[in-house]
Amino acid sequence: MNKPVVLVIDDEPQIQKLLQINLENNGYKVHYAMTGKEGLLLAANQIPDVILLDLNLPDIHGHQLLLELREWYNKAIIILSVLNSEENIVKALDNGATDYLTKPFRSGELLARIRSVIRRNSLDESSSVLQIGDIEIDLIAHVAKLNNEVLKLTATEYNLLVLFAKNEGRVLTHQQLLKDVWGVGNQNDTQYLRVFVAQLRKKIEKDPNQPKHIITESGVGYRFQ
Amino acid sequence: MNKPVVLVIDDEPQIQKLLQINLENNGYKVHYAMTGKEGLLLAANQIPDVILLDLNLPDIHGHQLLLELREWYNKAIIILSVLNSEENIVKALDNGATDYLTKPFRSGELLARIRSVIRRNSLDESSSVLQIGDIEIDLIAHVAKLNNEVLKLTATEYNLLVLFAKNEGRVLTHQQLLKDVWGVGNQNDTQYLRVFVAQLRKKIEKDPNQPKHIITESGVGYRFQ
DNA sequence: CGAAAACATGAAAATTCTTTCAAAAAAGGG
DNA sequence: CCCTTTTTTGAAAGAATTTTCATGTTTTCG
Repeated sequence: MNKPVVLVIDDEPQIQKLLQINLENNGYKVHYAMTGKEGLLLAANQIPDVILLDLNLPDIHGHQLLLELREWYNKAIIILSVLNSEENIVKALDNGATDYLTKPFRSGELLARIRSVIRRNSLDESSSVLQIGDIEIDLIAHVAKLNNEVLKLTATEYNLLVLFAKNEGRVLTHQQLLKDVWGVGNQNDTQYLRVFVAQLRKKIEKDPNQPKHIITESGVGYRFQ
Repeated sequence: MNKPVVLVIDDEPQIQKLLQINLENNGYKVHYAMTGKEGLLLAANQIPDVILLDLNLPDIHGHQLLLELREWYNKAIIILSVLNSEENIVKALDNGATDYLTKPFRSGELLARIRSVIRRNSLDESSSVLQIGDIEIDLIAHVAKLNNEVLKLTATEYNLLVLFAKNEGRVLTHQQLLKDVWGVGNQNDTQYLRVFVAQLRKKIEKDPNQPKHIITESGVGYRFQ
């Protein structure tokens, strides 16, 4: 079994040292970048399993770097930041961050988060079947079932359902949903979402007027359960 | 385990005596300053865990000292102030004071406040899950629970609750709350706050008439615990 | 104690957000 | 190329949320 590869993009020497000790002692292969530019390069070269990204970099702003990384990099990105405002967290999540940790953090917690995202990552690939209540999605076969009956879904409906299923119990903002299903550039067309959520509800909810699966979070987004 | 260090900046001898007896008997290491100048110096030298600051000093005004301290000192500052200076207290809190007590105060209350701010200081802020008593907020999932049941909150209610939870035990002024939840520009509409506090109480308090979580500090703001 | 200020709260009004329907445009298959 | 399916767009109805208002209660302070 190969060591998981972690890329640290952070210019604070103390943090680098702290992470080095902790990560290398726990069986990770670690690469370090001091700047955003360097980080992008290393990410492209090494394709790490997890990227730890500080929002406060000398050259590029972290949010910007996050966007650029997400154009092609689809594994875990954990944000490290001194800022713990709601606004920053939401923005980071909207831009595709996997998790968010506020500095200062306990290293035990960071290790736990890294294990968690790596597990989730390999889960996505190995176990190809998601099961949420009476809904079952076979990602390999590309088939969704409700109570063992195959659902007839269009491509977009299917993508949306998979995204919901992968994020059970968590609120997904309009932005996140639009970006993941329709791609960057369609992030302001909340209307798409509304139409397709309505269609999905018609197909998976017993009573589409009293949805049990896709819950509306007014002004924010939707939550799947 | 080291004794927590407290710095008292107050020129009233009675207060000094009272604090000395109470604090030293409760396992604190205490330093005393009679003037603002002396206080700044000691603070820089000792880096205390808590500073108790009287607003009424012989040389510098307490507000000025508070601002100067806050340029570099990020631990707890508790204001001690004579009765009847509510305006001053609000100003102090807005300027970064952690808490305040009006003189005369019961020493038991002071000790409780000190314990509270020290606990919060050493608290791990990195977690994306806030746990306060029977309330749990997952910032990543954007979900708040009361006794493990998901709370149905509007966006504004959620934001307000998160702000409260992040400042457990501490008084937040109307200004601070309004600015954080409604943004700059709405800082004079205390009425919003009252309406939403009432709504939150309905959802999280067992008996909204006897709130245990959101405590009103008349003329100042609210305290969450 | 009593007046004034601050607070609590239910409910109406205004606004914003969501759902739904339907038609037009685009894509895909034979 | 035409027909079918899917996606996009627009508009109106409906629902939820936020704001405003009115009224009663509590707190503060001389």
